[in-house]
Amino acid sequence: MRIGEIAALVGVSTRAVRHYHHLGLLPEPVRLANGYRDYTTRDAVLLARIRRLTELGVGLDEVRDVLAEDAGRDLAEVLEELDADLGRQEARIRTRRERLADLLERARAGRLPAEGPVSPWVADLFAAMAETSAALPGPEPAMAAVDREMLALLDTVVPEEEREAIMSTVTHLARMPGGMERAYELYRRMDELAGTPADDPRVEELARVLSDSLPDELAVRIGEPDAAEEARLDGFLSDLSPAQSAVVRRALHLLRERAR
Amino acid sequence: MRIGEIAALVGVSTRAVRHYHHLGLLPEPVRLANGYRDYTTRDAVLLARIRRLTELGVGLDEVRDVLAEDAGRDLAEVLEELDADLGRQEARIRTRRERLADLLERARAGRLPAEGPVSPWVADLFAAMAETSAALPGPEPAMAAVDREMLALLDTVVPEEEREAIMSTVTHLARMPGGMERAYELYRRMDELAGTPADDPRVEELARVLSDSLPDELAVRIGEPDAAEEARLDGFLSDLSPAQSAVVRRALHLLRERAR
DNA sequence: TTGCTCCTCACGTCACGTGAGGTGGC
DNA sequence: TTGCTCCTCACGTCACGTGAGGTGGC
Repeated sequence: MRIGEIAALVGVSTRAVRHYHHLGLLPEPVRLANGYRDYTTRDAVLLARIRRLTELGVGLDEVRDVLAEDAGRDLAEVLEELDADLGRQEARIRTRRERLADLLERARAGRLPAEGPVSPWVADLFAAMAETSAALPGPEPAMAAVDREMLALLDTVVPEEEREAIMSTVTHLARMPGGMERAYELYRRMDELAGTPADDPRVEELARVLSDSLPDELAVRIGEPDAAEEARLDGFLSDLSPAQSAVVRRALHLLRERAR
Repeated sequence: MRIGEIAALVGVSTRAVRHYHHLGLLPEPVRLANGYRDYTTRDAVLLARIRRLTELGVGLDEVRDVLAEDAGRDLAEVLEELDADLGRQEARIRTRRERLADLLERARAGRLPAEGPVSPWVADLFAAMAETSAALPGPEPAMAAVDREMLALLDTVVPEEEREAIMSTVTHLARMPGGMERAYELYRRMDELAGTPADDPRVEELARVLSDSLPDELAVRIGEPDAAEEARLDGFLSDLSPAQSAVVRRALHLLRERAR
């Protein structure tokens, strides 16, 4: 048999057959006068065995171990391991598909956030923001989009254990009667500080409104910042105007006072 | 922020961050005096978005498309395609695990055939052979192992549609009362022809016994062989002694006569 | 000096797919 | 001559992991 025949017979590509030669899984057969490989039925039997193994998902290294047989790893052991591995893969795929199902449902409702895929909590929050914004006159305040970006970042950054606690706090806040409207009023007033210096007289009052609107739980969560957190806060605030960043700093200060 | 900080913050490796720079997904930030990259919060927001997408299984090429946004592929489209792809992957894994479950059960019962994983029908057949052989005195005839190899090869070679028909024929044969014992008697008598020439007087009788033991369905299935099949038969028979291969040829001839 | 973080190449992973460039028998 | 099969390199796939060899601030 030539390579095309044995490959077609067993149902693999000729390239695969050559690959198995290269790895030493299948011995090189004798050559015809023209250099063509000449296979026997024994080769087909072996090649078929290799195919049955690879079809199950056994890697070629393990195929080699199983074929060698005499030493260490036997087939049962390899299959056991493989099944465990496929189990993990299946679980991962299922988790992804659950997340995808949620996102696809939102996409079909035309409510996929521009910030990309986020957790269901945050996606709900963004949807509520979109509704509120649509009901208000004029374009959406720039601060609203900035806030969404920070929430999306938080959503990714906060470790699994803490995420739900933080997000449920934020969500609860957003669902309070008039909560969203107050938030948008705050965004609007922050926007007014876009070009102003840090000593703008409106800073103090806005900081008070902001800190008052945040719940006690959040006040408790905020400890004294370490150097790295301080640097990150600086980085974040550098996107804002002097007056805007003054509002945030002052509000954080008031929050910490409340926590005592 | 330096690269180690942004990577830890967002939860990816520093190598991944550099990789995203290389692919142009994440812009290269400015450098500090010592050549270190200096990241902003905006970079973290983008990097977090990339991470959320890749965690879903979106490829980096699609991430680029989604981030570009203006043109062609939007997120919903990509997610839809991804879900379909994951669905196919999940189905494939499930099929594999079903096969694995069958094999693992056999392995735990100590009945994994040495020929490697085979279909349930063939595995049952091999198990029946093992039982019969164990009940008979002396070592197993060499012909039995040769026959198993050919059955395993057939199992892989025959296309899905025909496989079940053929295998159920063979299985039915094996389950007839005394069928296995007759098969082993045949193997034993074939072994006796190991070193003998084609004109051995026992050839004719054995060929008759062999062809008589095969069912009519099989006789009908066997047509006139084409050149390729003839060549493969030659290849297979070259493993046997002259007398043994004469038995097989003669039995095939008798089978074809019966089919008319 | 030691330890940590950063830098830039560049090879390795896994099971082949896919040309590239050439030969041999109908 | 054309078409088919075969031959041997050798690069590409995918998302980084992993050294290698070197620098800069504590």
